[in-house]
Amino acid sequence: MSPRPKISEQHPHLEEAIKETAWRQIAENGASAMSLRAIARKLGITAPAIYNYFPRRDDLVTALIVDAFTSLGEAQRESIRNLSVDDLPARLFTLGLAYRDWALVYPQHYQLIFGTPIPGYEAPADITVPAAASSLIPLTETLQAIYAAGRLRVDRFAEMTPELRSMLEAWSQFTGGTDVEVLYTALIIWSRVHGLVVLEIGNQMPPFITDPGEIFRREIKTITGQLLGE
Amino acid sequence: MSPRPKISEQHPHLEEAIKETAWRQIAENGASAMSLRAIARKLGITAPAIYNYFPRRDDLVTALIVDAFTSLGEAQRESIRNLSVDDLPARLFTLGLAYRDWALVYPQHYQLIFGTPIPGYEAPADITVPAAASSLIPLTETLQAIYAAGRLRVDRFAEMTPELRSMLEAWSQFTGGTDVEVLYTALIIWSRVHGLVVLEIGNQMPPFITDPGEIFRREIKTITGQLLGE
DNA sequence: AGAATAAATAAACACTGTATATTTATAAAA
DNA sequence: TTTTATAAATATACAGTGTTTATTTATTCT
Repeated sequence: MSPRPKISEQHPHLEEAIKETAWRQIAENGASAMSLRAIARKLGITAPAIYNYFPRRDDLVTALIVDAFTSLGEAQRESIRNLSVDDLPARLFTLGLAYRDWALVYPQHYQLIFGTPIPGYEAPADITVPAAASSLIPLTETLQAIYAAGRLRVDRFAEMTPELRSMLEAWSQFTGGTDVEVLYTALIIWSRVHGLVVLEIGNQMPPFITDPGEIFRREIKTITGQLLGE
Repeated sequence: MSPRPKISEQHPHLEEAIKETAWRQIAENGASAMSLRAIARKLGITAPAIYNYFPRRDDLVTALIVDAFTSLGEAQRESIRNLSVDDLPARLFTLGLAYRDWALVYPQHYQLIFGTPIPGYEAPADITVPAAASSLIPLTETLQAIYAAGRLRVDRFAEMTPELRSMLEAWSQFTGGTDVEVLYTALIIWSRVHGLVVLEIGNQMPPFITDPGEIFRREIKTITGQLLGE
């Protein structure tokens, strides 16, 4: 094969094709089995060719992570698209359900985002954190609406220390208007939901929990009940 | 070097030495950097020699995981050793603090247990699940004492579906007497605490959260408040 | 037309886990 | 005490990994 094939013989959108093949590999054999050489084999090119598009393997992984966050964010937005904007409890509950559903449909994506399945890979926070934040925008917006309606029972939380408040205020200023109570609540809801999902995806639930969905649904009902009153 | 060294030239407790060296490597370079060949180099032996003690790399990893769970369980028990057996809220709160403290002291252990840092490794549930369960015994026992004292506010949870109840009852029967409410509460507390710890260890907290301990302490205060009444 | 660029290949390096065959110190049996 | 069996190590090899370097050549720019 000649060192540089004619355009007609090239892959049309090689960068996209590389990512697609990577996802296919990850879906089939797990995130840790992703390998540049295997991707290259599948595409009929050599491994170093990938370096033209992703200077290091980690750059490919980061691109995949950003794509995954985008997918998660779209799933979140889509889940509440047909719900009344006024039925805030339903929107909150649905977002919770949709979060787990997405994780169950794409467990490898979830592991790639939140686990550390790629040896030696360390996510560049300046890229992944904004991606993560934007995937949680539907949750934040819903909570902001609940808060604006005076229906967020922040009194159900323990008291806030001044240190915590000042951290949240800096964050609030950065987001441009989202209230500190909303930011804290979003973070807590996310971490609670994340905790259950991580245990389920990671097969770490007690073996008697044959349907982890039961645990999950009760927990998000408890959360909405706690935060919205009864 | 002769194929089999004299006893005097052998490592005295090679199996232990292998695990120790593995931990050192994991602590220094992360769990994914653990390698049989590197361990062997450090110990002055060849890689296949390790196979006499751990038939596969995964068996070594599993042994490390069991050790880590043991360490976590000991830290949990130790944290409440000097606390009054009657001050149940303090015991519950302290267990939560100690859980995070352990994870921060041994982040690599935590990743090894709950992440998927070793390429291709899949934990054998029949070994790791009991180990995990035993590390949570102090939490379960404390909750059982709270429940026995009639102070566990299970009414703060959403209603339990019959399906959930029957799953928990099977589990309860297996543990031999731990109440279904206690098992559920232990699982939920664990998952909530786990969710926050995983985000902190994994560097996935929003960048404005400069002290995740503030979030953590408020959350476990909220949890104890929710479950013990005010 | 000629030079510069960019996209690929080929070959090599230093790793990895693991399988196989071989060696030999030690332990057990005759 | 001699022989045999076992067990613990080595040596070697295989297929795989990410990455670097030098090289080639189709395409594009001047």
